[in-house]
Amino acid sequence: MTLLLSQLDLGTFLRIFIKRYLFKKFSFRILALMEVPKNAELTTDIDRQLNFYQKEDQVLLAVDCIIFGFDKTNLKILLIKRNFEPEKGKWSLIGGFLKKNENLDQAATRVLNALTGLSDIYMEQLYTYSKVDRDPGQRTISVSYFALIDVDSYQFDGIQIESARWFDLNEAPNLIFDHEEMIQKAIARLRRRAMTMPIGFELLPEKFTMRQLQNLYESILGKKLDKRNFINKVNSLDVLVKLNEKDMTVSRKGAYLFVFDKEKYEKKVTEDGFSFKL
Amino acid sequence: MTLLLSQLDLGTFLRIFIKRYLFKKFSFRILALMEVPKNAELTTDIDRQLNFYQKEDQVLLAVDCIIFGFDKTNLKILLIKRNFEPEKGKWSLIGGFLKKNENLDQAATRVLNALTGLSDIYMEQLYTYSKVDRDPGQRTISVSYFALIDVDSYQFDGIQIESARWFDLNEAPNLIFDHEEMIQKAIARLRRRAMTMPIGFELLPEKFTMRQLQNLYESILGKKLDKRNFINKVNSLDVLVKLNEKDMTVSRKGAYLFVFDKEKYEKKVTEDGFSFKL
DNA sequence: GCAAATAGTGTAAAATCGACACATAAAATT
DNA sequence: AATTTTATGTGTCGATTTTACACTATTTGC
Repeated sequence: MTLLLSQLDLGTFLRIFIKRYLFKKFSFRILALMEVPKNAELTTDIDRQLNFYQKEDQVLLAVDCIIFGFDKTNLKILLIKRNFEPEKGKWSLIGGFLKKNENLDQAATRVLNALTGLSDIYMEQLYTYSKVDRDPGQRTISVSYFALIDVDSYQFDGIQIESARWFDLNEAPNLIFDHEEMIQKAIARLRRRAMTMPIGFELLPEKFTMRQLQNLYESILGKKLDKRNFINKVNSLDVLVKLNEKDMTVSRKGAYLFVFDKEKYEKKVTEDGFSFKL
Repeated sequence: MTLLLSQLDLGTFLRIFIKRYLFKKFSFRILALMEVPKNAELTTDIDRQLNFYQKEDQVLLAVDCIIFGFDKTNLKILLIKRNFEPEKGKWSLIGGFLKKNENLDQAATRVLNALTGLSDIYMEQLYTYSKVDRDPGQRTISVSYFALIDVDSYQFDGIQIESARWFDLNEAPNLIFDHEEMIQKAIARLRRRAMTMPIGFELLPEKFTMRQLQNLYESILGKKLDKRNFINKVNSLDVLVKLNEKDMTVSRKGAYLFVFDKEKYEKKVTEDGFSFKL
């Protein structure tokens, strides 16, 4: 136990000690404070150099993840029942707060991993929501991310959270805050991306049938597609490999399985300026 | 001068006193500190009730505006020379900090207005930048916005800032922080938007010639377009009105002026599901 | 009145899109 | 063993959209 004595003003104090507080095993308890006029001279020049923006407001920064999944038939979204205030017990997107020593992508990855156990997931930043009263708890700005996972690749053991559930897009419950708005924007982005980038494969198992791929696109776009036109188009892109293997679970005849050839795709992009368009 | 005595740990202390520090006339000087193990119990319940997310880190939130302009020939970007630390004297985007009582759109509008005097400007949120060390001054997260204005509609009186300047896109100076990355992303967004939304007109004066419109699109896309194909396409959209008035400043023959019929456009969108595509 | 400079105009070939129907393979049933 | 069932797999043609391309018209300055 150490006793420190200081004449620094609060701003300076924070800047100097906050890192120790965050990264070391010890924190500090304040034993004595002196209130002084705020416009009093800063005591040190070091102060100026350490902190330029001292008079600005700070806010909490959250990340919220819109997690899309595909169960070989329908596009789904993963929601949780909040087990903390405010709005405890209501359905919500999976979220968390940005920490000092990470960037937003890392925060989103961490939050998703903490709640699903999954890593190496496709994620993309979407939009930042900042309505003054969006969170009744405290002024919070939230950055939304969307994530794509194959529902079947991860079995819910209920280990991570007992209150998480997949919902069909149109039967999702009412959500807290502005989370429904976030989902709408995420769907729009997903639609655009699916047409111009090979991200659909993130939602499918490694091996998939043409029918599954078409179902996926129909779910994403919310409309039926013509089977032959779809297959012709996909084939013309020339980034799938047809396996000598059939999925016999759905039809008597069986359907050939395909895999997405990511290396071939990337080679085409860099060498031929190829761009994925469906 | 008041003397306070407290047993709060640092986290609690911050939450309770930071508002006074920020909003009132007084600040505090710390006279004595005690270092204690970090996992020590919180002292008050009041604490919990005051703030749901009390253990979370707060950050500064900035907005940075990528302001595009068009001088009837070239696409330009507005930059300022910073007159404050850090990086004083270097070129930078126009930016500022989010305040407690406004949302991000309002902050962006305020910042742009403060520095150019312009209001009613097309703005759109782009992306949020959060690298831990992006701003050496302090942990700052920045939300970028892009704005579109007609260079000629606003004469720089040098009133607002003497150090602001329009730069051609490819002759912009080195910028601070991650501002160049922001600009690259903004250009990409502008290209996409220009092809699918009638935002190009924000960059032109109310009356413009076909050639100016084509020059604008060529600047945005960074490539030459075929004159006849361009005009045919624009005409097929049927949202411009040809005036009985010519711009005689460029050619001997003179070129007819056009205006964008916003009402017609919006009517087509809502009534016929029309979508602008160039 | 002639030179200069930019405006303005149409067509044909190529590529892409969208609609559309039937034979096939294998399992399940009889 | 024959039949029924069910989803798979495959190609063409017309419509639409995109691209390439060249000459005349108008007015001012000389």
